[in-house]
Amino acid sequence: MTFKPTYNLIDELKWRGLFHQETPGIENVLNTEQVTGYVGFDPTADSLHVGNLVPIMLLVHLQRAGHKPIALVGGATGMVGDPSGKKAERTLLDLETLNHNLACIRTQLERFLDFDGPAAAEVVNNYDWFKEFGFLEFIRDVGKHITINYMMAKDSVKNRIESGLSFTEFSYQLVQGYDFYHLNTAKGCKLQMGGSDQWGNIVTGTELIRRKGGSEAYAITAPLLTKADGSKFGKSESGNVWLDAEKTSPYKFYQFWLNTSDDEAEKLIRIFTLLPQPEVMALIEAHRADPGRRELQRRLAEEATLLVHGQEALETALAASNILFGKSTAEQLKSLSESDFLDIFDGVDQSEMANIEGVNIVDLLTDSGFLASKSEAKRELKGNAISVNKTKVGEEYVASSADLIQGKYLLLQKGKKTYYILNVTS
RNA sequence: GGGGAGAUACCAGAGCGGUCAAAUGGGACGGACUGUAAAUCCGUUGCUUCGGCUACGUAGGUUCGAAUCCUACUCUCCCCA
Repeated sequence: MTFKPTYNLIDELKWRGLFHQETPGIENVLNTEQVTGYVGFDPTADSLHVGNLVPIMLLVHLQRAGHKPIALVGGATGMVGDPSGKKAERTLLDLETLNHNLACIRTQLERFLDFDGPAAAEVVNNYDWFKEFGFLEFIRDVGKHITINYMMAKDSVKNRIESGLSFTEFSYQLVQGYDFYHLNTAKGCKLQMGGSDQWGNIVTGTELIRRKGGSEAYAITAPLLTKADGSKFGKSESGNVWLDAEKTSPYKFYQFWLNTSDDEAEKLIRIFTLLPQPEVMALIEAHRADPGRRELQRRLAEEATLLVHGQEALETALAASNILFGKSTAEQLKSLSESDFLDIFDGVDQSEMANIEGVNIVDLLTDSGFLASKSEAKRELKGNAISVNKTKVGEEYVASSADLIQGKYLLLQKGKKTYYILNVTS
């Protein structure tokens, strides 16, 4: 039977800026047969974050090109710890945390792939084939094929020789390499993809497959993303940007993308959306002509939020952004229904207070837990930073129940971007 | 093992007996401008019942008064062996 991919995966990855390195021959294989390829995900937290979206996109493109994607969650590798890019030995996760993380990540991954049809995706856990694998068996069957010299030559190991590296992390590449071998023999998987920091680990896998006599095996890596200033991609002021709506609300997620710089947005829209090339190019051109409209950032934020959180969440995020940053007034705020209000401010920090009638603004800010001390409250008030229900207030402001939205809420704000909701219970 | 240098606010780094809640730079936060940007400019950056209070590695001591002097301890760095 003949196979024809929907499109040339390598070309697609290249123009999107998702291509860093490949092993020779993969392009030809991708164009002539349906390839099963995998990407591994570490269960280091109970949610993936935007940085993990890069390898996810690799799988998505693989599938869209007509190939079979496998997402591997690292139940076994997560117990060992990948030394790549790490300066120091990691602490091991306990089993309970690990299992919890695995389950969460698995659910998240399932959202991005199609599990039906001729290119149906699969999610696997490497713990399944490692749990019965004994140590002696492993060092005889796997360790014998790879030399220490070979393993020591990897950057991930070399960089740690000075500062120290446990045997556990040293052997990580063998464990990951064996994953590839296992998938290769059990599922005919010929391709492993990942960030460029995974190159060494992936190649250990292809080497192992070659020596143990599996079928041919290939690698493709994507460049590691950094911001223009060299800092790590995927962090906002408030920390990691997670894919879990509980940890990073769709609104904050949308805002993360909207706030990207012009240069960055040009890069990111290729990587994190599935918009076709002509449309992307047209958007970039339009944006350069009139950067002030931030059409590019808007579109990027919309597409990324849609991809990760879906239509409904996107609409709420848009509505919230409009209210928060548009020229909305206290009147408009008060006219919101309670459920709209709560939807829009979903994810905004909040606390409860019993009674606010006659409470001075300084006490309000500190007692609510919004600001840490009265000195800070006074400072910010003096700096003209504090608003109540979108209206700037000074130190003389005293709260009254007439200010409450829907008789229950007070919207506190420091600066333009920091909001806090006071839920008045009495 | 011997000798030397040091430990100050988020970070770097001045201060070396009172005028030090501590220069300066960076960061962070706020304001103006703008595109919810960048750059720029301005302000703020321990707590407080606004009387004060607690802070310069830790514990003591000298002094009217200590970040500053003395003692011990802990830690860091450098040189020699």
